[in-house]
Amino acid sequence: MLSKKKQTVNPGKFKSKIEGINYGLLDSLVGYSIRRGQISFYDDFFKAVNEPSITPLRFSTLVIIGANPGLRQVQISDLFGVARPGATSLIDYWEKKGCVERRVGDKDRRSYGIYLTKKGSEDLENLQNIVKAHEDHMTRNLSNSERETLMDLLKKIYSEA
Amino acid sequence: MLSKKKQTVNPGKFKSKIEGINYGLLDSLVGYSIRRGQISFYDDFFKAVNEPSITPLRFSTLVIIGANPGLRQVQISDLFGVARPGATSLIDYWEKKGCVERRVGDKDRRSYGIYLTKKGSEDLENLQNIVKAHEDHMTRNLSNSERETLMDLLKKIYSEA
DNA sequence: TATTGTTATACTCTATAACTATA
DNA sequence: TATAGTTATAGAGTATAACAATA
Repeated sequence: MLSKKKQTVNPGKFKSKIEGINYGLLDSLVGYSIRRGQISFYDDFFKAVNEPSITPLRFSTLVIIGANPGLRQVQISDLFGVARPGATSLIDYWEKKGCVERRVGDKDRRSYGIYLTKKGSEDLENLQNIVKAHEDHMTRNLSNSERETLMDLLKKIYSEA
Repeated sequence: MLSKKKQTVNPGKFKSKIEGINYGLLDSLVGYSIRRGQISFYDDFFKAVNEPSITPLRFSTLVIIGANPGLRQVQISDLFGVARPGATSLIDYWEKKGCVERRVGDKDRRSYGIYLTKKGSEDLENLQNIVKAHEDHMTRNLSNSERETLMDLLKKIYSEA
């Protein structure tokens, strides 16, 4: 197995361009452009959500649980590419906040079905509204058609990777 | 200061789409699309470079040093949004490999100028060729004009963040 | 006093391995 | 035996703080 690969950036400290610096090959790389965009989104996500413990991954987990009631942890692990203990920890986080509950499976008693609680539904609703506003902010210089184009072009990259 | 935010994914394990899963809001978010694209690039970078210790950040560091001879560590720290000890560690990595050298500054003896060695130039040349091939592979389903469009649209996001 | 770089330390995230319980 | 989930452990990466040298 490959060793772990972290992608941390001191939040808010990364500048996509600095005057007087020659970026060499980096400026012509799609990969580096995507990285720049990703860091911008990432930073703004935390500003918008304003709760450092809610990471994009934790947010995505809550969205997926909301959209797929009864999901099992092993599926979350597959979905986001985290090992099983990582899925345990993701669910623990939201369970401690009272947003999700583990229900013992009827058919297979090794696994749980994960469900939103009432509080979870409300929190998710609020979070989704915040994230939608953050999206609007981040794409404020794009027309609707440009936004569609961007998502289509990205799909051409990740859907065949 | 905000706490650290990691963006790790078990390399190669993340799947951008899984059958039978409802992605809910995530499918309509530009931010999640960029994340999917970024993970694809990240995974393929490691496959292409085939040396786990060479991360995209370390590669970018070598590129920037090559394009800006005499760069100081504090500038690398600013450039990539890492704290100063992070810059020390980045330079240590390449110095141990014999690819860069620290030269004591003539004007300001607090700082070093960082320069590629002969080996560093050769390794950088090789790495850049590998990364260019990786880029071609990742964008193989995009025409040249689509590639340009993608980079332009991303720039509209990160240049005003 | 402020800045550059280093070292020591602490913290987060997450993979691996070992375990329990079910199948 | 294989799988779902948990717990314990270890490692990578990087921020903060304290320090030395220089400005």
